[in-house]
Amino acid sequence: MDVFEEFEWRGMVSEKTEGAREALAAGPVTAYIGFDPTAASLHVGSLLTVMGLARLQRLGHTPIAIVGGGTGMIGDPSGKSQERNLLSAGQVDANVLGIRAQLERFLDFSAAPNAARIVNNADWLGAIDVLSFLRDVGKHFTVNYMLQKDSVSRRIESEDGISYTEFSYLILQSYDFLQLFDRFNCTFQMGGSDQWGNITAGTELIRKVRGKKAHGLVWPLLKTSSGTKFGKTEAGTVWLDPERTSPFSFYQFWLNTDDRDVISHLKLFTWLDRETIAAIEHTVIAKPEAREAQRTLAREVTKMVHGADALARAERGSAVLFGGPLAEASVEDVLMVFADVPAVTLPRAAFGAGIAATELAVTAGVAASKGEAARLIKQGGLSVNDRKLTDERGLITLGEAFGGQLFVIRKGRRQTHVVRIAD
RNA sequence: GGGCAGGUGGCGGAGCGGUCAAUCGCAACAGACUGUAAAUCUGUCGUCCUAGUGGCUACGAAGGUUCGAAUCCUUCCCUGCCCA
Repeated sequence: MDVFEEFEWRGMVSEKTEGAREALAAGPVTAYIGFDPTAASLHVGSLLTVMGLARLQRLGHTPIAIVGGGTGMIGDPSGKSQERNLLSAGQVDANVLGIRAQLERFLDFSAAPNAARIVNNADWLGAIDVLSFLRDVGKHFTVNYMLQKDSVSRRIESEDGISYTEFSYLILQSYDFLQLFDRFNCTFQMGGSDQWGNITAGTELIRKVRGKKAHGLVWPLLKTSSGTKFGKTEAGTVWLDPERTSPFSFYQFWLNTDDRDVISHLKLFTWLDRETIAAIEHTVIAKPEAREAQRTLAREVTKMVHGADALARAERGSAVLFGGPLAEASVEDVLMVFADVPAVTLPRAAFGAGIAATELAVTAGVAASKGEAARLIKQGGLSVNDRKLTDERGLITLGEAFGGQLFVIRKGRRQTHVVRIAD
């Protein structure tokens, strides 16, 4: 199966340049995608992008990941409604390192003919001087052309406007493409659909200054069926870094996928083939409550990102915390998963003659403030060791600790935190 | 540089001297219903406590007027539009 066909059935083609399919079919190409170093970790949204490169490599092409140390200093206006705060050079450098480390888990950097490569565009953007840039690159873009780009025009129409800095982003990214073309014969660029304008500007530049044809392909931006942003939970962004988002929470995120999205997510985020996914699709229709598809999705992605061991622990934690009434689990079970689930340890002294339920909820991390905790209790949304709390001013005593050493605090149905008492 | 219009809670957007912790919509959270799903309905949605006609913080920033300011005045910062 060629790359294009693969991308197409997975739902990763929203727009493409004329002849992109043929160019990919004609033989191995070198393709690139850029990563924005706005944080030191990638998140589940960028996972799609990572998968794009990884799939490409598996099918014989050569992937290049650009970590935008140079462009990250500027800020891409695409898909952004507001001007962004600039990151300091130090922050960008640190973020580039973090992202680089993560990418190394998904791409093969030693595969014989088509080893992946990571480059930092600060290497050339940091070296070029303003006059050369304006003469050699800027000259090829009319402002008229730039104004027509969606990312630019939307911002110009908005109340916030756009700074010259972000306006220039388009040219910088085009220059990246040209550099990669010159250095590595890179003729293909991919990305989310918000990158379309930046990508076509790059192919234009290559055509103008090198007289060569380069191509691009973009996939649709991910939105959930319920219309919310993909990749967010109550706790915020779902990161790939286990320090920021635990494998348990990561697993839970995927497990909670909407029925309507789960098949498309299986196609986008896993390596499962057509037949397997088709079979899973039947289970969604026949037995949606079994959530076979969600389970498979969570399992596959967690394993890919965090490894088999972390997956096993996440599943074990899920089984203990969501498997049924607490009474059916043992203290040993909970202690065993303690390190893997959202949990805190409190000294025995902190309880005294009893600790306020609201305070315990805040300490455990289930509520952001005591006010919120009180609200939750009032609404019947908080329970300790399966006992639903009813008094927002009530106390929790050591006497009711599970097995004398644990409190399992639930908020709603999807969130469970563990508090362990330490001597 | 000049003129005009703006800057309000995660976002959008009311309010234009007291009754404003701030209408409303979206997002979010909880309850009911369920399948750790969706939809729907209901409730909540700055924060602290000794829980009250309570305290503190908050309507771009800093000052001022006033018994009292998101609302008025001054200066500053930022944005858009028009003129130069």
